[in-house]
Amino acid sequence: MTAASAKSFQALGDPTRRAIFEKLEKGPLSVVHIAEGMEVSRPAVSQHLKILKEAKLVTMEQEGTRSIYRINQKGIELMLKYLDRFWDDALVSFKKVAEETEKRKTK
Amino acid sequence: MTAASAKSFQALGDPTRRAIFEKLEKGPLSVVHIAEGMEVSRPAVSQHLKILKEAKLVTMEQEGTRSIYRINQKGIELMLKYLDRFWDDALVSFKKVAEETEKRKTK
DNA sequence: AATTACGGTAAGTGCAAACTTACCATAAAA
DNA sequence: TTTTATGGTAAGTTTGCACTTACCGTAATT
Repeated sequence: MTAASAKSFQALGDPTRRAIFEKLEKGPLSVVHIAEGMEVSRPAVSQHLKILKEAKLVTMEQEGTRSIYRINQKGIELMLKYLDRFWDDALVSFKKVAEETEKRKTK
Repeated sequence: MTAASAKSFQALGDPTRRAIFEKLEKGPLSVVHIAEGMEVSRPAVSQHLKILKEAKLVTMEQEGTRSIYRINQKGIELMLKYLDRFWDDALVSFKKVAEETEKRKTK
């Protein structure tokens, strides 16, 4: 497989990294701001951010001494495309109809 | 954040589980068939299947002594919905335009 | 009834990876 | 220029988890 999305899935597989990722949903943040209120240390956050960056889930830009991180659409796109391969609209609607039929039977 | 999708991301974060998941893309398979050609033992595959099932990424149905596994759309749906929160069409098209503009400049 | 195929689980092992503390470099403030 | 804020990285520890072997139960063959 060796898909480009592998790193993204591995990255979001960790709960702490998902928490960081979700913190960036509202907008860009510096490292100290991200670490603020989290239950892990600031260096741990730095290490996670490195992994998220390599997974194309965040980008970083320097502003003086501050490192501003924001969500990167690229990684999300990779994951969406991967999942789309397994997504079958027809099957879902078929299952829904089947479930409804089952409900009517048991009533 | 305790989202329903947490287990799904954790499950697909592992490369071996992604390999199993991808094997089921073409259709339902028994455990021995899934394990066939993989570099891990059959019990390992069983353990992974349990996790994938709890993550709503596969379903199982018994056929005699055989356990037939197939892809479950539910888990995929959970992940797609989660990622959609971070997906910003406007931002992507804006970035594309910006990149194109940049290209023209450097030409 | 004996054998074979299938697969779930228990118990134990080993390693990757998520942490910590300590340290250093850089840029902004004082 | 001294101090403070910021954050990356090195080194070491610990712990979770992916794996193995061993075992057992059940259903289909023979």
